[in-house]
Amino acid sequence: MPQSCYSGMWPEESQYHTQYPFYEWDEHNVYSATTLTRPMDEHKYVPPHELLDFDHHPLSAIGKSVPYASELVRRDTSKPMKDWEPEEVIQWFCEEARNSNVDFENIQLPQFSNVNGCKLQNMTLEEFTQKDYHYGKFLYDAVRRYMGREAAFLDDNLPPFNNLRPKDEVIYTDLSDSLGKPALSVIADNDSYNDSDASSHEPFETKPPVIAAKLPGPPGGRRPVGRPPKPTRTKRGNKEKKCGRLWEFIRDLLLKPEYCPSLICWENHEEGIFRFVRSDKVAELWGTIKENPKMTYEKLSRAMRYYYKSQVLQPVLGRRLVYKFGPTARGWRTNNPNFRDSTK
DNA sequence: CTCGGCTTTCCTGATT
DNA sequence: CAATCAGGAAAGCCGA
Repeated sequence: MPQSCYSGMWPEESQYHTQYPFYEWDEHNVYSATTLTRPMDEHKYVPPHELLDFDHHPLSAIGKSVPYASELVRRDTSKPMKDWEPEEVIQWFCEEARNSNVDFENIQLPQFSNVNGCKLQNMTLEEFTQKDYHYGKFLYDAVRRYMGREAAFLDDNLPPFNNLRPKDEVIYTDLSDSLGKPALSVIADNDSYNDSDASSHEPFETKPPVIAAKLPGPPGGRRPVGRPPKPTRTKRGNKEKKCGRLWEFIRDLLLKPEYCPSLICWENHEEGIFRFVRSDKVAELWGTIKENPKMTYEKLSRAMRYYYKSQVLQPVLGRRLVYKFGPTARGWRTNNPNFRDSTK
């Protein structure tokens, strides 16, 4: 399931259920708050600065006052679109608008006040443009894209790791040279799923277990610092082909709807800020590519931090799991298929 | 073979 | 408390 880019925390006082204002359209077509009690897993609280710009909240756009920070509610991103309530549709519109650099204040949000997810999915392009002449097409396309991603992607219905080709077959291309073409397409693309070629690779899980070399260790009992030799050392003559660098792998994950935004997502595509959604899974993927089952996020993140020096990445202070592409990183500022409308 | 770039591994300490 | 972040240190891998 596609997930939001936002992580949120419940207020400290939340126990198992919480009460908070829930925004609904009433019979007078007024978007107002009613207090509902919901299990805490259903909706997640998120501070407004992570949800939407406080000064540019959708409620402001339709002449409503923006609720107090702690009252804002995060859209439940695991919910199928067909089950969305109208306010979730509105919120999602705003997220889509922001991701595409469209000012949602220009979108005719009130026109969609009674449109729930089910209705949204059944609306034709004409119906969209009737409601919003300028942005109807944009919204229609966004809905189609989302539906496509939903259909193609159920959580943990990720391309199985054993379908990831060993690193000698992963060839990264420079995206700046191949406009908008996801470099990771060699991974998990249709042709690598079902063909006989894919089966010719030893599934990752069935490889013989790596037996960790028991290192002698120093007198103190501590293991020596440094990288232990690979148990299965490659012969000099049998060189492995080049595999992409870590940041390129990360960049390419961000371009694949199979992984973005479920495993990693853009926080701000314009600025190149992204966040690990499932850091463990990303590390696992990286480990698969590097044929290193011991890869962890801890180790991956160390490598990420080394990029600060070379300006491939820049630190985002105070944000966990958040990084930003630096001036040396290339290819991320592309026509991202996850966010860009082809008509744009 | 050497060297440098890029990790990988481990660790300590701080922060969330 | 568990995760995560920040870096230092050291070693492996690999291409030039």
